[in-house]
Amino acid sequence: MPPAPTLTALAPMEPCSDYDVVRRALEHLTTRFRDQPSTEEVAAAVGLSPSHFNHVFRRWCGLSPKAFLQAVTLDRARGLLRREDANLLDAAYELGLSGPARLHDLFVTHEAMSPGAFKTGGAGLDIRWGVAPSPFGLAVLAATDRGLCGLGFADDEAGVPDARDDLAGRWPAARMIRDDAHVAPYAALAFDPALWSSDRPLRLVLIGADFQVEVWRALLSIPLGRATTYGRLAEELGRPKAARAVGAAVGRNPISFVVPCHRVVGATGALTGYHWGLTRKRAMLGWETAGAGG
DNA sequence: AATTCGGGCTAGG
DNA sequence: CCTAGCCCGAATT
Repeated sequence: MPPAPTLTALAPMEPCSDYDVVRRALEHLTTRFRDQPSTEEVAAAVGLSPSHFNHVFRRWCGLSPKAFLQAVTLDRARGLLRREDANLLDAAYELGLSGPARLHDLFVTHEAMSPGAFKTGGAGLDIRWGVAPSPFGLAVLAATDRGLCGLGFADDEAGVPDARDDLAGRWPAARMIRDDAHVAPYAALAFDPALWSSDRPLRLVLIGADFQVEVWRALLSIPLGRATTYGRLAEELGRPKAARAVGAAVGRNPISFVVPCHRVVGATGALTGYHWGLTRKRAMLGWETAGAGG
């Protein structure tokens, strides 16, 4: 029996501590965006010198804070909502795997849970869960023997129980087993899409009602660095009037980030909401657009 | 621009 | 049944 992994082992890793700075900066900017705070003011607000703040930020997403802000400060994501994306579902399969905006999602395999297992709330199902650092705070991951079935977030260690309960509540009858080592490889793949390949697929298990799984599968076809709206998704699913229902289903996405629910915004470009916090959605969209060179 | 309002659809209790 | 939800568009300040 190996010793239980501890969170202190994660502390020295960069992504989490960087995200803490980024998160506080984004929160400050969001509440004060009307004042157009300068980079210096934001640095002061998070308790760092301007140059240190700049350095941490660049390490986090490769972009200066100022450039990053233009993308997400005002909670408008219009730049990601290109007209030619109007029918992403078709476009995704036509484009295949080539092109600058690589459709990494097609490397992900997914399968719906059998109806029986879903109806019983996961009775008889063993789910291993654990914590790993990520660019967006502490990631809380859950996996069955078929693949990754849950991914949530916590700002710090104190938030881990809530995130765990949030995931566990989706399969109330399943047995939850703490196993950080077991989920570590999933975390490594999930947050480094460059590693995704057909040789090493990231296996996903989507557990939900039919309509929800349909919506989550559709999310997988939204390319990195792009976005769509709840209404567009509804149309693609052949239910043009179901935008709100789509929103509800998107909000229940159990494998956040990997199933990119953060790439869905309101029809006006407003970010609307996010189950794991709007700040985190801002961070993800900015991080991705920066990485996509766009 | 920024709010308000009613219509709309689905999952879950 | 009922209610709530990561909505949307038009109408109204």
